[in-house]
Amino acid sequence: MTELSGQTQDPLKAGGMSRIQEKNRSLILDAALGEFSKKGFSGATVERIAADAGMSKSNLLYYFSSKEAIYNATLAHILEVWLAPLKTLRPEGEPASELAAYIRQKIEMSATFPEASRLFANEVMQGAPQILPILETELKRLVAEKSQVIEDWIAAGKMRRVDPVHLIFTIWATTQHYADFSVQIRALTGRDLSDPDFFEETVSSVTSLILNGAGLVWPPENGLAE
Amino acid sequence: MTELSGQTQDPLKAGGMSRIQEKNRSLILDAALGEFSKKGFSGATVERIAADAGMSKSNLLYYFSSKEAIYNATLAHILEVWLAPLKTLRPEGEPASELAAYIRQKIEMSATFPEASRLFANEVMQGAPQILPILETELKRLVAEKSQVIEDWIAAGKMRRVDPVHLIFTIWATTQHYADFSVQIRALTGRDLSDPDFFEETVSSVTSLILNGAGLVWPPENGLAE
DNA sequence: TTGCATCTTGACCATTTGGTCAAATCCCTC
DNA sequence: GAGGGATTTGACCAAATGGTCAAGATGCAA
Repeated sequence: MTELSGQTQDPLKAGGMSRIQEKNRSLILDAALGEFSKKGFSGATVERIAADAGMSKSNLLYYFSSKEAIYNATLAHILEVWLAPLKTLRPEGEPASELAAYIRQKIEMSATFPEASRLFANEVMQGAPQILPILETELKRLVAEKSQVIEDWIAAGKMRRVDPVHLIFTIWATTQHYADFSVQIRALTGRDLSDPDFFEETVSSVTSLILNGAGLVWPPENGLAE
Repeated sequence: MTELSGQTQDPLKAGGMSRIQEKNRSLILDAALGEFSKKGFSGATVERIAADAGMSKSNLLYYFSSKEAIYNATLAHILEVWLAPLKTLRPEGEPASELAAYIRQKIEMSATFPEASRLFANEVMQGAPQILPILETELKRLVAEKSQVIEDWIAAGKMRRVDPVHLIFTIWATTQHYADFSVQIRALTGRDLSDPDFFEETVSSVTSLILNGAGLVWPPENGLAE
């Protein structure tokens, strides 16, 4: 296992790709996400990924030079999407609506891409062998930036004094929990985020807990104030 | 992989065990926890567990009949400890202090047994192949019982109306997050729960967010009331 | 000390699995 | 439609790994 941050693992990813290449790489990445998220890196087999993608193992290895390369590509493929919601926190917005929107987005991600969440969780739990450099640079920068936004809201008296980093961790933890532990949640409640009612119930419960926890008014009063 | 709920995987676990058996089984379980939590079921190797436990692979397989048996024993060994804190929620207590104590206990567990947390998370994320029956019976019963406790507090006007199950999920998610994602947390903050200051900071942040989120007064006012 | 059960191990085996390679086959350009 | 590169695959290989087994070492009771 080596790094993934820098250039592309396998060449010709970005630039010129024949239709067939494009299609096959995409099929492989989809299959790989399923496999890796279900079995973890070690538990996944190249053979099964290839079968899921509808091709021979040899052919898969024509597109990606090794199992690790597939894994890294899958991770990279997800990562941006997975971290995107945090970027949408707007300093000009009101904390309540901004945080509520962020939480909803995160839960939507958990509902729509639970495999991505599990893959990410798996990677981090194993010590983040591939993405540690990214966590330490890009993500750290992003968290610092958004912490400052929250800090400013606090300084402006718009919300209770809470540690911004722990607030972010709490949001990550709760929202991702519904994807990562969906089996447990289904065992306990009989439902999960794929059920629209349960989805809304979850958004509502988590949002109200965290926003009220941060000293914000939620749900917003009838609205016509100010 | 078969079930684990019922009897002991390997015989002679409970009753008569020679000193040497007792010692070796314990060494094995310790080593297994380390390995399984670090690499997952598939990634762990019997050879390495044996080495960590200071014995030959053959000898390990004299004590546990298979890799799966070690895994199940490890899981069983942890499970009770891991779920114990929830049992301590006392209906007679005040919601604020009861929940605060529960949260602290859970974070203490995350600090003291992070491997257990990760092993559990791993198992559940892979679909809980071994412990699903336990989740569906024992844990479900326990959660229902404690949800009722919270429900009663709400009915008694002692706390805001929140969905008890989601409240429990939120507590699990946040507290376990600090163990399962400790690498990410270290990457972002430079610290983790093994740092006493960070530990207290975490307890304080999480408790205050969740308790205030539940409409409770936290930290408690000077105290001498009522 | 002796005899027996417990304990321990190295040698060995079958299977799984990541990866290579040379031989096809497909697809596109000229 | 011929030539050549891109694509695809089965055969094959070496390493890793879970598990077996027979033989030897060790501990313990009488």
